[in-house]
Amino acid sequence: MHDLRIGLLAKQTGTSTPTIRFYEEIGLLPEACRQEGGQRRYSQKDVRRLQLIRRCRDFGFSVEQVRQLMAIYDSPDSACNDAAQIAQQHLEAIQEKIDELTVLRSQISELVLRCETSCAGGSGPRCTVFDDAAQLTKSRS
Amino acid sequence: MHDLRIGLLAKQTGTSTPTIRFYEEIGLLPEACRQEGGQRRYSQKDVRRLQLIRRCRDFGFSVEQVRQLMAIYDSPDSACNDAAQIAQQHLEAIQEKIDELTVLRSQISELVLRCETSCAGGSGPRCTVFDDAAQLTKSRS
DNA sequence: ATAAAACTTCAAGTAACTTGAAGTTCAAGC
DNA sequence: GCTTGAACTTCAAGTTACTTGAAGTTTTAT
Repeated sequence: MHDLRIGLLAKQTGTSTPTIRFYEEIGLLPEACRQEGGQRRYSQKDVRRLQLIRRCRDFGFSVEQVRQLMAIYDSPDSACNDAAQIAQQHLEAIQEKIDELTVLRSQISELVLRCETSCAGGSGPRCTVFDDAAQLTKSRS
Repeated sequence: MHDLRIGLLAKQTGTSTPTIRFYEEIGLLPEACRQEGGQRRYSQKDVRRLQLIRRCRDFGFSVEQVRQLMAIYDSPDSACNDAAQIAQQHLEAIQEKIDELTVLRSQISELVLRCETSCAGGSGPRCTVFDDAAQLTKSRS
């Protein structure tokens, strides 16, 4: 049952071994059971759990959010709605981030464009790109 | 000329005073000149420079990139092309991030949707959302 | 003169790990 | 049974870009 050593768990989940120990330390993973010599040994259940954690992290959930999600995961009467709500919140944060980056993209590309046309290849007397940059969006979120 | 104290510089640039000292420490801002009592005093030039730094940070440039940008800004023959190149690189990184987040968005929203339809409001016997999550995208960049 | 606001430095905290050092245990080969 | 080397162990410090806190000093206002 508990026959995987940490390196194998790492490989199967795409996680580094220090990260696994770190997750144990901060309580995302339960304390691993140890072999005589003190080495950690894992089961398939641990693989599943860590995979899930990784997936959530890939989704951009913070460790704190993952902690909440895992608490729900562990609860006997799996409260699906709570999980969905956390995910929904996160979804909104992602949308905001996308919007932000989209604005950014157009601003920076404009900057690059302006630089290319006004300074036109050579290192002219004075590049205006910085002054332009300083002007853009005072919007501070 | 050098008549602004740190708090005022902070206000005029939307930066906290610890951050200003931090920027000085890591060399983004030159060492401020001091008044008799040892307090920092700033000029309009510093306001401009810090504004520019802030703008770049808002744009998502890392401190290291800003450092490069400022070096260009400070160089006598302002090499516009170098700046444009750094900006261009950053632009590509932003696009990648947007793409990533867009995929993420659709995946998570699908998850939420599935949860809402399959578990339908009540805290059913077993929420499948976690299993679903574990299945999604093995893509690890 | 005194009180409060603004400043000073230095150290530690934050997120989410990664990297390094120095030592231990395990599996395999001879 | 012994040795080697890979994989493991713990603990500490590094990373990024700041923020927060403590404890003391200077400036400004009344």
